[in-house]
This record gives sequence, structure tokens and C-alpha cells, in this order.
Amino acid sequence: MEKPISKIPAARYKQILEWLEQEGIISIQELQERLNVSHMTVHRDLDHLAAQQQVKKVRGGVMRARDPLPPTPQRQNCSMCGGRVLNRTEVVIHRSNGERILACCPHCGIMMITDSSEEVSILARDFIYGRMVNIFQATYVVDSEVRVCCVPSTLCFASMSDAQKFQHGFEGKVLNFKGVHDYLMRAHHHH
Amino acid sequence: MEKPISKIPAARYKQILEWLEQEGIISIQELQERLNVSHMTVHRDLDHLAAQQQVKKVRGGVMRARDPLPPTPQRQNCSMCGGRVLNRTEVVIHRSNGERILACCPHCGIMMITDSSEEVSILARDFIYGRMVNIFQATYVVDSEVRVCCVPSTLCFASMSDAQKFQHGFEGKVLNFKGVHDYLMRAHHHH
DNA sequence: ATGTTCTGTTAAATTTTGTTATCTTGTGAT
DNA sequence: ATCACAAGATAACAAAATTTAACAGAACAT
Repeated sequence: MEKPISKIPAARYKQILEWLEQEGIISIQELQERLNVSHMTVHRDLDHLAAQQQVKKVRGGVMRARDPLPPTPQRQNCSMCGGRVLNRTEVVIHRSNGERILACCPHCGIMMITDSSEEVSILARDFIYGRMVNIFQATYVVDSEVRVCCVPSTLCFASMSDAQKFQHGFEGKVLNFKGVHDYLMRAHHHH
Repeated sequence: MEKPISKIPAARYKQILEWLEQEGIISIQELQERLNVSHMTVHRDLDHLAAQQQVKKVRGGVMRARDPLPPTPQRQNCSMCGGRVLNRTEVVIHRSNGERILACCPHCGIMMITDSSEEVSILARDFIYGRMVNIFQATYVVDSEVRVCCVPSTLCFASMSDAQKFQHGFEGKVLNFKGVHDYLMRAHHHH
């Protein structure tokens, strides 16, 4: 018998996992030939990996333990605070590299913006009508009595008059993008 | 007989499911030829998959166990007006027969209630915080400047003070359930 | 050197497969 | 409707392939 790829079991484990990631399923025979070891060694390697749930043995071969891509496209969490993203307050950021990331509310969304400006578009949801608005053109009510997400509460409005009307009832400060940005930055430096 | 696609049963199972997803229904003969195995092996493979409800055997072939396209559990439309139900304004009605039906907004939700009262629970979503509230205990702002759904606009609030604050900014009338019900009924009889 | 771990060989035990025969179901003709 | 016939499904069994168990030698570490 020729020399095995490696006499080190751990190296074989790694190799097997790599092949499996690529091919999804491999027969025992195939492994026996590729690794140049006896079928018993292959079985023993696989038993080892299966014991740790790294692979799944099936008669005649091995499979990946889990599916390569989870079928549940679960909703992304806030990239800033990690919390759940409510539809009514979400901020959607499209990056130049095609990435689409979410922030849970304008508070996190605005805090996320850096000068590097690799964002293609940043949209926030109008708190009254639920429509998406360019984050730079929107008007905000900060620190109102309404706390739906992060503190200081930052709510987004497509029109300034809506923001002002909202403020009549629920207090807070009416600010444009720059105003909110500065306000939040100050707040985060004052702790 | 030539060599089968794979001697690994699990690989055949996977392959069959893939083909089935694509083609919907395949004959035993076809599978026998494609997989290069005897008809008994095909039957046994299908029995295996059928036992787990993954496919459905029919005379002469196999079918998918379930419909191919339920990944989009499309949202029910409003049972009153037939329009799209926005999450932010929805009303959920549970009937005593187990039915769960939706209304697009408190306007439609309240109009739907009859004296037969076969409803177990009726919940509306608070316009500010997005939480569900018992429709009879909620406070409403009717005919405000904010028109997100049906007219006359009817928005739901869990607390009366929120409704009043909202009214400060956006006008309208603050009413309890009975008030809204009567108001809407009058409006619908005056046309 | 000595004990432990890893490997390969061999021989059972188990599972899968193909063949053949038998049973069911569907089709069409009388 | 009844019958015969063909096509498909099931059952039984033997052959082939795969897995497991046991043991002895090799490789490794201390």
C-alpha cells in the first residue's frame, strides 16, 4: 500500500471535512482511495467526526452534518446594536459592495454612518406612513415621550410638518439629519 | 448493468428529491434508467422517502409530497374591503370556530363587528408602539390628517393620553370604541 | 524499554440489491 | 358487468456490498 496522505489522523479529519464541504457527500471507497488508508481507518475517522456531529454517516458514505445554507432566511439583526429590527422603525443601508444591512431605528442607523461613505443609499421608514425616506432628507423627533427602540428615542418623518405635529403631542426636539447626528454624537461622548 | 449514479442510498434519495422538485412527477421506469438500478431498488428508495412524507407514491411513479411553492405564506387580505393589510394598522379577529381573519385597519375592523358576536377576541395594533390592544378598550383618533388606510381615517391607541397627544399634532376626534362605531355607522348611512 | 494509540487484516454480522415469482390494479373487449 | 390481459407493485430469496468486531503488528510518546 502506498503512503497515506497523512499519517496524522487530525490532518485526515480536516481533509475529509474540506472535501465534504465541497462535494456534499462522499463514498467510503472514494475516501479509502484518496486517503490511501484501509476502509477500517476511514470508518474510524468518520466515527470520530460523527461523534462530534461534524459529519453524518450514511450507509456507503458520509454527508455533511448540516445543510450548507439554512432555508430560513431569518431577519437580520441590527448591525449596530444587535437587537431585533422592527419593521416600523427600520433603516436599510445599501453598501457599494452590494451588501444590504439593517439598523433597528434611526438612532442606530445614523450612528453607523462613517465618513468613509461606502453607502450607496440609506433609507429610513417614516414613523407615520411607513414609507421609506432618504435618511438625509428626513426630519426627526428626538427624545420624545415615545420610546419604541433605542434611547434617546429617534423617530423619522418624511415631512417636517409631520415631525412638528408629532412634537406638539409627544414633546421632543425636531431636528434635521445633521442635528440628530450631532445630538447623538454629543450624547455618546458625555457618558 | 452499468454502474449506478451512486451506490450510496442517501445520495439517490437526495437526487430523487432534487429531480422531483424540478419536475413534479417522475415515473418509476424513468428513475430506474436514470439511476441505473433495478425497479425494486427504486421502489425501496421511494418507500423510504414516502415513509418520511418526503414524496408521495402513485401508481407508476412518484410525486412531490407537498405543493412546490408555499415559501411565501402570502398575507391574507382585509376581509372587509379586500385591500392589503398593513402590519402597522392591522386588526386581528379570532372567531369561535377557530378562524383567524384580518382587517386592514380599525375602520374596517370595527365595521365588521355584528351583533351575532361570534368573535372570541378582536385585537388592533397600537399606532405608536405597535402592540396589540383589545379593540373595545382602545382609544381612537378619527378623521385626523393622517391617512394611512381607509377613510375616514381611524387610528388606534392603547392609551387615551397617547390618542390625545396625537390629536394635538394631527387633529381629528378622540373617541372610544362606541364613539367610533357610531361615527362610522352614521358616515356610512349618510352617503 | 514500555505502555498507549493507531492501522490493517480477517472474519462475522448486517444491510442492500437484483432476480424471480406472485399478487394487484387498470384497461379494453366481449 | 365480466373476463382476459398487460402493467405495475409486492414478496421471497440468494448474492453482493457494507459495516462491525476482534486481534495482532506498527507507530508513537514518555
